[in-house]
Amino acid sequence: MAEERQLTRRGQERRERLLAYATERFAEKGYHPTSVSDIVDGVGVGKGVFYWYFESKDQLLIEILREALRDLRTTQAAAIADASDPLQRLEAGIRASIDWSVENRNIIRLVMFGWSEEQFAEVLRKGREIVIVDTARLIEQAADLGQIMSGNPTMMALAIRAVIDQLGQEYALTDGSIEPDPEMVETTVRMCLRGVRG
Amino acid sequence: MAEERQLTRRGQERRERLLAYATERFAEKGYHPTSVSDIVDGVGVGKGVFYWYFESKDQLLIEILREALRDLRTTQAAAIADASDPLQRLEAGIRASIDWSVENRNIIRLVMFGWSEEQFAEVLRKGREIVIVDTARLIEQAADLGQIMSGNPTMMALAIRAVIDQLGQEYALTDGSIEPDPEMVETTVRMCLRGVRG
DNA sequence: GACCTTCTTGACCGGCCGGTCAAGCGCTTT
DNA sequence: AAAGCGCTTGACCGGCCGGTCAAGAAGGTC
Repeated sequence: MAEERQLTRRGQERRERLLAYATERFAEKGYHPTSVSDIVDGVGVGKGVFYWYFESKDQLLIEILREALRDLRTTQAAAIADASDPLQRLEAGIRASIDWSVENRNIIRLVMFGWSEEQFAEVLRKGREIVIVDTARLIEQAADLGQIMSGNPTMMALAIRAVIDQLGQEYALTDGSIEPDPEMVETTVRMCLRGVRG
Repeated sequence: MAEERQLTRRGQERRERLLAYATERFAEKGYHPTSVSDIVDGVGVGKGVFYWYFESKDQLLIEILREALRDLRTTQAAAIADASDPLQRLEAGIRASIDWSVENRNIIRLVMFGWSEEQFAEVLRKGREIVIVDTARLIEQAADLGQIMSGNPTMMALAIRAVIDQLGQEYALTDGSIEPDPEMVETTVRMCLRGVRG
C-alpha cells in the first residue's frame, strides 16, 4: 500500500488481523522463516490482500515495531499522569515499562531480531532515544528538587532502561510460560531507584 | 561436514577464515540476508568448500555461537584464576565479561539474532545457564564467608548478568564506533557489587 | 440497476537460495 | 610413477520467496 490509503471499517479490521497474526508468527518462528504466504494462509486470504494493506514485508515489521514503541510510550505516559511528584512519576514509569514488557513478550523477541538488521535497527534506535530522553527529563526534574543524587541524567536513564530491558528479556527468552515473579519485579524497581537515589 | 573430520593444517586455516568472515558478515548484514554464496565469494573459494567444512548454514551459526560462549567462559576462568578471595574473583569475572563484550561486539549482534529462532535460542539458553551457575557459585562462596548479604544466589547472578549484557548491548547496537567509557564501566562494576553487598 | 470505490483472488514471475555432485587438482606416501 | 586422500571447483537443481497483476466480487450511493 502506497502512503495513507482510505480504509473502510472492514478494511481496518482486516489490516489489524494481518498485523496481529504476523506479529505472532514472527515471534514464534522468526521473521525470515515466516513467509508472506504463511501469513495470508493463516489469516485465510489471498496473497494480494497483504500487498493491498502493506507496502512490503519489511515495512510490515517496521510498522509493528513503530506501533509497539508508540504503545509503550502511551502506556508510560498514562501511568505517570496520576503522580505529581517526579520521583513517584519515575517509579510509576518504571513499573509501567515492566508490566508492558511482560504483556508484550512477543514484541521483545521481534525487537531482538530487529537489532540484527539495519533497516529495523534504525527504527529501534529512534524509539530507544525517545524513551531515554523522556526518562532523563524526569530524572532531571527530580534532581532539581533534590530528591536524588546528582549525576548525568542520561547515563542514569540508560542504566534504568538496561535493567528493565533485561528483566523483560529474562521472561521472554528463557521460558515464555513462566509468570513474572513479583519479588523479582520489586527487586528490579528498588534497584533502579536505589541507583538514582545514591 | 559430517561429525569430526580429519583436517590438515591448511584445512584448519581455511575453516577458520570461513568462520571469521561469516561472523563479520552475519553481524553486519544479518544472518538471512547473508547467503552462503556471499561468504564463499568473500573468501574467494568455490561453494563446495563451504559444505566440505560445515554441515549447513544453520550449523555454522550454531558453531559460531557455541565457540563464542566457550571463549567467554575461558576468558572469565583465566581472569578469576589470579584472585583467591571469592569477592575479588567475582569482580574479576565481571570485568572480564565486560571486556569480552567490548571486544566481541559482532557476536553480541549475532546473539540477539539468535534468540529470535528456536534452533539458535536453544544453544544460547544453555550457554547462559552455565554462566549463571558459575556466577551463582561464586556468590555462594562469598556468602559463606559473610562477605556479602544473604539472598538467592541465582537471582543475584541473573541481575549481574543483566547489567553486564545490557552494557554490552549499549555499545554493540547504538553505535559500533563509540569507545567504551571507563566511567560507565566503573559504574557498572560498582552497581553489580553494590547489588550483592547489600 | 448502474456505477464507483474498496477490496479480493490466485496464477504467475524472475530471481535467489541452500545444498549437491561429478570431476579434477595437488600434495604425500609408497 | 602410481595410488590415495584432502581439498576444490562451479554448474546445476528443486523449491520457495517476495512481489505483481488482470480479473473480478462486495458493498455503498444515487
